[in-house]
Amino acid sequence: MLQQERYEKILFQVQSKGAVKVTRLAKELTISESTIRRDIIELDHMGKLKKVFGGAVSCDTYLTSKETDVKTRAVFSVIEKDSIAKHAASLIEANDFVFIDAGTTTAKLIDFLPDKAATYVTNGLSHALALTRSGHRVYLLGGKVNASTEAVTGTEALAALTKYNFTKCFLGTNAVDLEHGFTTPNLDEATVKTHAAKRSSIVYVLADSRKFETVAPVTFLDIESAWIITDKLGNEEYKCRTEVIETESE
Amino acid sequence: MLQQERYEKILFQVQSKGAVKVTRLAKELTISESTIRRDIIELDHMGKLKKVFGGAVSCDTYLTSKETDVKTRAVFSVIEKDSIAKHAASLIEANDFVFIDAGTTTAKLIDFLPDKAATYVTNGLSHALALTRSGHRVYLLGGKVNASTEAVTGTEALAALTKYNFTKCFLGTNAVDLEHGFTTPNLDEATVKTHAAKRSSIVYVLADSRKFETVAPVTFLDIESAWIITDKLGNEEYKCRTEVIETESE
DNA sequence: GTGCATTTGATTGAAAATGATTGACTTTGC
DNA sequence: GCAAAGTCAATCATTTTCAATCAAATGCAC
Repeated sequence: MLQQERYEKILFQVQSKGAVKVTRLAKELTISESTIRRDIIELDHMGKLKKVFGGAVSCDTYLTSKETDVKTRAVFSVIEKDSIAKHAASLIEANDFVFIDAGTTTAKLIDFLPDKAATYVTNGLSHALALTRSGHRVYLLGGKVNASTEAVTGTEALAALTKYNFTKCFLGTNAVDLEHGFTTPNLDEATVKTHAAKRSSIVYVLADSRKFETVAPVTFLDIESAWIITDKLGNEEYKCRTEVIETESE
Repeated sequence: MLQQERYEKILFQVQSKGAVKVTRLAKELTISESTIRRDIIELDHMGKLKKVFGGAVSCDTYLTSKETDVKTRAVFSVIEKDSIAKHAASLIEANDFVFIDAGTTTAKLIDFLPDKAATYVTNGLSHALALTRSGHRVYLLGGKVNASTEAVTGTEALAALTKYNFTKCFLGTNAVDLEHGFTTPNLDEATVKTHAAKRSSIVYVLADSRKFETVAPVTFLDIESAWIITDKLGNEEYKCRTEVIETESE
């Protein structure tokens, strides 16, 4: 099996489950633990996952442990995500009817939402909780709760979506690529994203710069179907549909 | 299980319930108490929770409780009165299709749910999260999220309910009275309770002994329409419809 | 084919994490 | 107050995981 293939499979596991063990990966991919370890080290250096004793966890779920208040913390991703979320939040206006996708990137958005009289719809359980607690008007999609993503998906959720017509829609993504568009590892989630986008006047996809030029298993939108909100632009070809945030340091 | 995964599970328990016991965590995660203790110490150092005698409490709980309580009582007062929840959970059988009402009383129920292949429907956001995280199949009612109760209510929720036919239904209540039946302060919540009860073969209401002989503004069920699960019985007249739990100190 | 670089798998001693035990300590109930 | 029950930190033996190392396998140029 090619190195690249392994990387993708490992990342897929990490993304969908949140955490994986070295031993399990070795067994499942019938590859020696040595190799799995080397792969994890490499992926950690690339910032695609976080290596921990016994395996790896996704960057998103990783509790910023010991180095939380130490200044050595790798703040880059945090700051990037914050500034992306901040910008996205600033796009919301009074009386907007906004869909907020489940996922960690969009979760940050909630911290920066303006106090304007907007109404929010989401399929993320924790998002709904956060929105409610910060005093916003919230509607939740009903239906089956996906165990790994803690989001409502499936036919019921899609049916619920057809009742709404959003002015704006904010989606997260796992990968962005000119050819494959916006992609994510989970089919159910992808379908919800697609349908939400279809029912929204304006669609924004939040993607930090590391998501570019990568591909995940399922495409949920073409590259032209949404505005990208990102921190910096590697490839100029995305330019026409992208809002780039100046990475203010601090 | 990876260390990080344990940290997350412990933190989730602490945050959703306010407090946890070392012994309970050890049993639930099938991990030795030694390890749980070490985890709690570590999480305390990180500032993610507050270690106390017997377990851990969330930082919020720690700050809001009286100083005298903080040392130990917080854990036990929060945790020790769940015999009602425990009994209720034991009533659930394989293939049951169960509605779990929002509210703090029913939240405890989730900790004791058997691993049987039951399916759960709830209108409580935190309930849905807890159910999902403990590995159960969960459906969530869709619709408007009530800010104060963090539950889904309103016409959409009622409409969603009509799709389901439950084998069992567990409701919380604010007050129980022979004449006024089961009552609660919130009309929207009451309506959801009524409709859920209507669509269930068996209806259980969870009520600790202090709720008896009190009345709240809105009646959601007659006293004869449900089984009461309670810890002790003041008035014998309730007897025919009540399951009393012996307060075992496990 | 040979020669050289890269990748992979196996081994190994060290490091880390875990679970059980024990005596000391804390709380509770009487 | 006392005794019983529950909980704790410290310690030790065991298991698991790690990084480093080396040899075999693979790929590639010639």
